[in-house]
Amino acid sequence: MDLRKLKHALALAETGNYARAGKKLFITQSALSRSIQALESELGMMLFERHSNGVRVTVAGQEVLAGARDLLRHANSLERNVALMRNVELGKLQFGVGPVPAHVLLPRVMSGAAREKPGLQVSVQIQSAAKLVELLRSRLNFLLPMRDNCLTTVG
Amino acid sequence: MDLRKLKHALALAETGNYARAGKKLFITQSALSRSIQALESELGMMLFERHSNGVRVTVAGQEVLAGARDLLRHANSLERNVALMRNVELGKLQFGVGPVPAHVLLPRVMSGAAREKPGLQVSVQIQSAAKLVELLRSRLNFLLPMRDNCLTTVG
DNA sequence: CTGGGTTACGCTCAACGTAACGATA
DNA sequence: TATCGTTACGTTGAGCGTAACCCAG
Repeated sequence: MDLRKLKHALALAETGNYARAGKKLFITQSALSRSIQALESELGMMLFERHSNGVRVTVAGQEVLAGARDLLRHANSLERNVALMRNVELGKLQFGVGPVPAHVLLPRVMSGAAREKPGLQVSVQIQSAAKLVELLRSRLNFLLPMRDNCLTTVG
Repeated sequence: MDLRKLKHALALAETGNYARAGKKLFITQSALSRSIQALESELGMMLFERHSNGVRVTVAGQEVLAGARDLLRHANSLERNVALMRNVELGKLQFGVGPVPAHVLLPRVMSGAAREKPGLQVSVQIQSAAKLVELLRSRLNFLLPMRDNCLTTVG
């Protein structure tokens, strides 16, 4: 059961017509026909009644397609979250910094971040160098530059 | 973004090792490696840190994989519902019947259904033949046999 | 003849297995 | 050397387009 075939079925249900649904999906009516057949075969049930003037969703199909709509919404939401995380507009940014640079840099950095990236959760670990290298392995995105080791791993 | 690749990533996250994850997925470690690379490329972010003794999920990867887990749960739920509907153990069964056979047959039919298929929602339309044929087009699974037309469409 | 769904045929590319490779302990 | 992950190479099958086909109005 893959998402593409479910999208195909939803488009067909919306239009009630293979040719129009195919247009929306940027595939031919023929390819869509086989895709729907494959889905129905895989699920072991007919989702559409074929008539001379188009198709109609079956009773069972209505239930399945309702679930498919939910699932695709869920998938789209995940994709959007990934896109947002990629742009560091959303998500959790966790980094570490030593005591001295923290005192100098943090006020500017944090206020700037809060202004420009309101969707970003920022959390800072102020620790010794040894502790920070340890933390970097497990839950930090990067370290601000410190005296002896200058790590800049972007997460 | 297809469900197969997400399953692959989750298996890898669980085992922390390509070979073991591949075993669980019934593919080779090589195929899994390329699948993960393709997913990371598609999402535009690294999900795993590669080390000499295996892999670890990145900070971003933890967020993505949490969403993937939800999504796959949702997909499995949909598949289970389809399987149940196929066996008429769950779902809504809607059928119509004329007044006379209703009086004779319904008591036996309904009590039998309630006993053997407790997960099944049954609803009956008792109507004239003309009304029932009309309803059959829109929301009934089948009609019980009537005087002149004997329709037995299983939904 | 037109507008709808299906079937036949051939192509392409994503996914795979095998095997060679590179790196690290 | 043993155990990781990656890369090279060839094969297979799902998915597609084109075109022929079938049926109803």
